[in-house]
Amino acid sequence: MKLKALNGFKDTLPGETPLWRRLEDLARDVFARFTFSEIRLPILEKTDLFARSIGAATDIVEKEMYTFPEKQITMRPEATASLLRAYIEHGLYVQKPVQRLFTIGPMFRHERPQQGRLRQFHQMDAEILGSANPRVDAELMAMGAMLLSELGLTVSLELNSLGCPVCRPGFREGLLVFLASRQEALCDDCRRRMHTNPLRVLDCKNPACRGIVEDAPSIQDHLCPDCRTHFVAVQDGLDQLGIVYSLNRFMVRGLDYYCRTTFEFITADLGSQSAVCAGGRYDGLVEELGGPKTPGIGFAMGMERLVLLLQKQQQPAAGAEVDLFIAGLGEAASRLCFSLMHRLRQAGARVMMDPDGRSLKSQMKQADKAFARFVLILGDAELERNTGMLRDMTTQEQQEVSLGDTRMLLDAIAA
RNA sequence: GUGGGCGUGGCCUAGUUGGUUAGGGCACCUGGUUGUGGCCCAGGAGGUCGUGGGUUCAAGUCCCAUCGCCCACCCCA
Repeated sequence: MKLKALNGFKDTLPGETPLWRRLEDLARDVFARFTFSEIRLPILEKTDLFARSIGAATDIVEKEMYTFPEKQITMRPEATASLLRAYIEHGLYVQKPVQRLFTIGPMFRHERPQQGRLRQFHQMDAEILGSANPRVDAELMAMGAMLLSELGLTVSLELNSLGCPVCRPGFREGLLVFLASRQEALCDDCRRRMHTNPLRVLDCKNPACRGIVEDAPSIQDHLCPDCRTHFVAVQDGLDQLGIVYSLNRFMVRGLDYYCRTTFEFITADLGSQSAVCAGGRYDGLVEELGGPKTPGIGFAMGMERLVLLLQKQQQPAAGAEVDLFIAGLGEAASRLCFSLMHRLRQAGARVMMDPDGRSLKSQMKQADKAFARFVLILGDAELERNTGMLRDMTTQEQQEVSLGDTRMLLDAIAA
C-alpha cells in the first residue's frame, strides 16, 4: 500500500459518521437550549496569536504546533485563541454585553498519537464572554453536564479554583518552598516541572509524587477574598442546578491563560486520556490580546474521546437510509427506472437503483443490504401496463402500483 | 523526545522444531430452474506473507536493517 493518511490523521469512514452526526446534532441542540450562537473560525492564524494566548513556554507552543515558519502562521492547536481574536476583531463586545459562542472543528497538535489523542482532532468549544458572574460558570458546566448526560455517558465533574494574579503568585511561592523541601523524593519530571510550572507537580500521576503532594498547601486555602467568594458562589450555583461535582485541589491547567474556576469532566473508560471536557475561566485574556477588559470562561470537548466512549456503549442498529430501491429488469426497464428515480428524488424521496442492472435476485440483495424500506420492481410485464410491483421489505407484501402518478407512489412508500 | 507491543488478500485471523500450489471466517461476485432479499449450499475473484538485505538446497517461519501502526510516558480535549 503506497498512499496512506499521515500518522495521527484519520479518515472517518461511512460506518462511523452516524455516530459523529449524533454527537454533533445533540451538541447543537443542547447549545441552542443554552442560547449559544455558532461561530466558524479559520484554521490558520498568525503564530503570534497562540504564543500570546496559550503561553510561549507551554509544550503546545514550544513543540507541538504545525507552523509554517516562513509565513509566521500556524494551524490552530485549540479554538479559544481564534475565537477571542474574532471577538475582538469584529467588536462583538459592543453588540451585546454577554456573548455566548460555540464552535466545532478540527485542531492540530504534533504530539505522538495514542488512544484518544490524534494530531488532527476535533473539539466542540463553548465560551461565555463578558460576565464574571459565578452563575455563568455554573451554567457553562451545567451545559457540559447536560450534553454528556444526554449522550448517555457516565462522567464525573471535578472542580478547582486557580486563583488570580492577586493570590496565585503567593501560593506558587509557598508551593515552591514546600516542593523544594521534598524534591529528593519527587520524580524526575516533577523536579524539572518545579521550575517551569510548579502547579503541574500537583497533578503528577506518579504515586510517590501524589503522596508528597497530599501534604502540599492547597490553593483553595490561599485564595484572595474575591476569588474565595467567587469560588463559593460557583459551588452554590452548581448546587442550585443539581450538578454533582467534587473538589479537586490538585487539578491544574496546562494553558497559561486560566484563572479562578477550572473544571474537568473525567471518564474512567479511556485509559490515560481521561478528560473528555475541560475548561475554565480566563478573565485577563481578552485584554491580553488587545481587546477591552472582558471576563470569559469556556470549555473544550474532545470529540474523538466522546466518540470512543459512545462506541463502547451498545449502539442501535443503523436505520434505513434508503426509502426505495428500484429494480429494473432489462435495458428498457432500466431506462425507465433511471428517470423515475430522478423524479422521486426531486420529490424528496431517498431512492437508489443498480446502475449495472444485475439479476433481480442480486438487486433484491442490494436492497436488503441498503436497508431499503421498499423495492419497486419493473419488468416487461409492468412496462406494458406502466406499473411497478411495490414490495414492502419488512412485511413482504407486494402490490402493483401505477407509475402514472408519482404522488401516489410517494404516498405508498411514505406510509 | 522516551519506553513497550505488533505488522499474512478490504476486515479479523491459522500457520507446528524453516520444507510440496499460504488455510479459515466476514465482506464481495455468480449460481441453486423460467422475474424477488435476509438463512443454507455450491462455485468464483482477491495475498510480491510491511519493505530491503542476509543465512540456507529451501523462509511467512531464523538474523540484520528499515518503514509503518498501536499502547504507554510526556503533554493535553
